[in-house]
Amino acid sequence: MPTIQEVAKMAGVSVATVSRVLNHSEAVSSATRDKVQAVINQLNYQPNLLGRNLRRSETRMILVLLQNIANSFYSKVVKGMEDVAHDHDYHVLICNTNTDVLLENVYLDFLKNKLVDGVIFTSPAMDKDAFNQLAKRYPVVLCNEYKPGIEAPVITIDNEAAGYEAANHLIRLGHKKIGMISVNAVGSSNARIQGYKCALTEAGLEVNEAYIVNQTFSYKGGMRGIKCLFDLQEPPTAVFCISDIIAVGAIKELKRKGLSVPQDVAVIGFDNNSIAPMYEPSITTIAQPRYDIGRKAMEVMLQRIQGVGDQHAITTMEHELIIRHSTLPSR
Amino acid sequence: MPTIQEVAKMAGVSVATVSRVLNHSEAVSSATRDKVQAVINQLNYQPNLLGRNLRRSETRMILVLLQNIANSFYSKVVKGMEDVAHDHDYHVLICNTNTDVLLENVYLDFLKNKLVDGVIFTSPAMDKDAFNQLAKRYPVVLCNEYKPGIEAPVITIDNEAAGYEAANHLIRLGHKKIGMISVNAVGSSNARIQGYKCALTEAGLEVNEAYIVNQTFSYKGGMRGIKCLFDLQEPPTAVFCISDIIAVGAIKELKRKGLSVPQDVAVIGFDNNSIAPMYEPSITTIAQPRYDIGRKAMEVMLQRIQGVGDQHAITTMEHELIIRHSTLPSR
DNA sequence: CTGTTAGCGCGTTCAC
DNA sequence: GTGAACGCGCTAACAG
Repeated sequence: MPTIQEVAKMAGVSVATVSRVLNHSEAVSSATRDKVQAVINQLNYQPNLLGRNLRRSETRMILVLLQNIANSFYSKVVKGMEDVAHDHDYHVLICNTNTDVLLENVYLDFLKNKLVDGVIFTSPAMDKDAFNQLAKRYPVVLCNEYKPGIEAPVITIDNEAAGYEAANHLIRLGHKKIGMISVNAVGSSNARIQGYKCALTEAGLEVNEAYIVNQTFSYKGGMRGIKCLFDLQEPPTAVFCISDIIAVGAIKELKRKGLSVPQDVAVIGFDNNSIAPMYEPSITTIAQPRYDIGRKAMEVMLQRIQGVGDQHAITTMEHELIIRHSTLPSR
Repeated sequence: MPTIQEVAKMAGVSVATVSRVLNHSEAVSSATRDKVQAVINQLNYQPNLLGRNLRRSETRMILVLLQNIANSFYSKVVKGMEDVAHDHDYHVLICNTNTDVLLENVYLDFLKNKLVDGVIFTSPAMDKDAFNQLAKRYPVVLCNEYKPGIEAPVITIDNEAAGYEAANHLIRLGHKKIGMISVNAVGSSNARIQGYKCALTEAGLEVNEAYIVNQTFSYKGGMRGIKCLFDLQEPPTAVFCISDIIAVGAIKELKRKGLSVPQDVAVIGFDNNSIAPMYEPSITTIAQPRYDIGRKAMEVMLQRIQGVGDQHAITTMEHELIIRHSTLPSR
């Protein structure tokens, strides 16, 4: 493991000159540059970035906190982040929080201890106040999840409009009894419920709170949601699920009950997860511009680090209704 | 951002004493410890780990390289790694390589530049020689993927036995024409094909190379695989897919052709992906002990870092056949 | 039990 | 265009 000292000695120059070559400084003659570079190649020298990072007090590393890497939704979001980061000589690190506040705090220590230059949250486990406290002192961006009162840059879609659009799609198909399977823990769920209620009201349909059931963010949550809804005296003829995974569980359970989708019950999901077109039937859903969300989040983060731009801006990205077979008109 | 100097000054002690308190050294009187701790709390001091890491020349960070975080298979593997790492005061970082050699090399620089203490590969993009070269100089472990000639610790299941078991399951169900959809790029595929051939031969069935088609590791790969197999004069009555995702594509395409699963064609997948029980029909598959694979990989890594244990050992984990509805006997 | 000293490997003035 | 000297923040060896 050669050090910069050894390179300098072997090249017959000072460490400063080696450093200049390493950092592509203009102020070095091409002759010495070649000489130094030759030694670097010969020794297969790799600069120790711990030294550099300490000296510069920056790491050019951005940490992305995911609740669970298995959530394929974030795959393309992260890709967008990476592409922007790499364009600016930054790197992306990913860590799992498992929705565990303790674990989240462990990773936040990376930020506080200067091991990373910024953190992009997807779904903070900590409460709003703690989050704001953190955002005040460190570069922090919230990606794709929004709670009112957040004082940090936020990238999100208009969840209320998206919820409205989803419900409206079902209404236009002629449905009058429309259920909803939501998740309390998801910050955007309230906005989506709001949009759903708005669409119903606007169409002259009454909002039945019993039609809105809260479940876990999972396949099984979808199954249980259907069980709840179909225990009602008048079950819905259409169901808006807050995620495609939940929609899958819902459809599975409907089939188990001998009901067919979309003929007996229409189902719409959310996110345009990769499973949505694959499932049988393929699932109507709201697509989020995942890659662009990731790009934007990283752009905002890099601005945040440089201290430019509005530090509390909410960036709203466009969503899109994608109609597939789980909501085809029944006639 | 207070430094250790300021803490020392304000507490009226030397930086060494502060360092001792920070590192829970016994050799500190409880009086001064309390005094120092009070200042630390008051200043909300967070040690700069860049300094510590440089000094100790270790980071206690392990980098896990994934081709794609969307592959939910690795979610539990990573969980296993994390649990072991945390027990030993190590941390896990995840990076995406997108099967890109260039990107992989960028992340390997983290290792060469001392930013992480070790790297666990899941599926190296580089060739075998480059991998061995790397493994010779740095702590490297290969998790869940194996190529012959690898000179590094490897954690894997017995893919040949698993392939044998999958094929044998179909044979016992009475199938005689058994197709296979494989993926060239997956290192373990050859072993699985070997097991498949072995089972057929043992059952007195002839191995028909046209029944083994190579596809991409994806849903669409499964669809295309079925198209290939059913272009044959005598299509198979059962198909062994090298992954559950491929099995999903296969089933989808079979249904499109008006064939029903498992009545007309039986399908078996691999990995016990979360989609396997969710799909319609639920998918028979080979389960790998993902969590334990992750744990073991990290244990081996930590040994590797300490220079103990066999540095070229292959650890074989147990797999399990899980029978679901995609291969139920047709009668 | 505590302080002094000396680096870890590197980047950066400031001379020359 | 190049080198000497200093310090980033921290830990470890040695005194006392």
